[in-house]
Amino acid sequence: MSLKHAILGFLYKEPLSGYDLSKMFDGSRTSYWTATHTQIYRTLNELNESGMVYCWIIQQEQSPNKKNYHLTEKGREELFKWLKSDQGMTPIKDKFLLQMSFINILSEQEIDEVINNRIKRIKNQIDSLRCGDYYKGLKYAKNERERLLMYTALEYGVGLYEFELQWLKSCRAKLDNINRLNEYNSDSE
Amino acid sequence: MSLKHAILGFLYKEPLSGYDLSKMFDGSRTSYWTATHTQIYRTLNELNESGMVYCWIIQQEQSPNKKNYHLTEKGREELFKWLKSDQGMTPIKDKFLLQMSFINILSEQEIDEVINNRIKRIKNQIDSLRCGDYYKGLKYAKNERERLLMYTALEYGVGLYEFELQWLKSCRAKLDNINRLNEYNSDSE
DNA sequence: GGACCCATGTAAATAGTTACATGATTGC
DNA sequence: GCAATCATGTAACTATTTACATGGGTCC
Repeated sequence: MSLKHAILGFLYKEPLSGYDLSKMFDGSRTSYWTATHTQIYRTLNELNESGMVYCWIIQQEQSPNKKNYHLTEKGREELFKWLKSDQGMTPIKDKFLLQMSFINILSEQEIDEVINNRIKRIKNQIDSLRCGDYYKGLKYAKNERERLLMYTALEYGVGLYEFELQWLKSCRAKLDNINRLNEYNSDSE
Repeated sequence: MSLKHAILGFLYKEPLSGYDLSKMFDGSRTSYWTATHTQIYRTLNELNESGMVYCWIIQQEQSPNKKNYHLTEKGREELFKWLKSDQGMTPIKDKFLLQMSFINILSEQEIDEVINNRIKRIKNQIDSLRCGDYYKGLKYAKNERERLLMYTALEYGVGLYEFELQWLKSCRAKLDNINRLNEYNSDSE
């Protein structure tokens, strides 16, 4: 189960609470895994029971008390084992691509609308990744190699969306060509 | 739930059995969604109960009897509604990318091994997509537009893996540079 | 006064995987 | 004889989402 290892990964650098972790996995930070707080609190309990992490409670006055989770030696070993293991290919699962594979049964105008809406969304996504806090974490890198690897991981996200944008644009252009040819043919009849 | 709509999408073109559908979703055909036969048989029952599909049993002598599922008018409407709807952004979930975001804590040699193994895998993936039955379905396209859209959907898969391959190679090259610089510095001390 | 952040959790439903079960046919 | 393909299904488990629940602090 990947969520367990993802949590171990985040806890390696610093102790975190369930609440902290739930922000890591909310999708806005492109951590390449997602989870809700419900799942995180339960998984932390499971990790605790199996001796991978331990926690202590931090008393706070301004906000509710929090549980700070730390890696144990066993957890650290498990993390290293997982990092060296082969993850295989994760199959692509994407609602929009699924939609695109059946889109042919819609009309030209409807297809155009679906594609144009997606282009807008992807552009937004790229913008909000490039600006904002996306590259903020790089400051905390301890050395050149860590900085490079953090940067590379982030660039995968941007690069992927840029690839999809190009793919969408080329798809739209090709459809336009077909539509124009069809119009020309029906005009000359 | 996307699986329901994916099934409706496949049934639009032709009636299929649960067994046929399970082959569509087994990952080898890059349909951008996956499911096991267990899930498909259950979902077909649910679609049947909600009046989206109906089925009749085909008696066969050489092989077991099969249930052929057809779209109802209600199912067809639901499919069209879904095709025009906004699917939002599906968050990226990928075990290897997750691994890469924590890889820094391994040694140079270990990182190199993980990346090289992945490069081999991706190359294999691209080869098996380019050859084989990947583009076989194109023959059954009814017109130019359908052929183009089928081709475009397939090209997304190949393009995505090619992007990952370039990304991995550039990552490896940058790491090599850092390692060589470090060696040079420690030699000259 | 209302919304949002902090911080934890439970209950219930849905989605997805793995293992078990059957039984004939075809190919090596 | 053994594995693979065809074809359907159930049982049990694991993973994930959605809704419910609490309660103080801060900001507008």
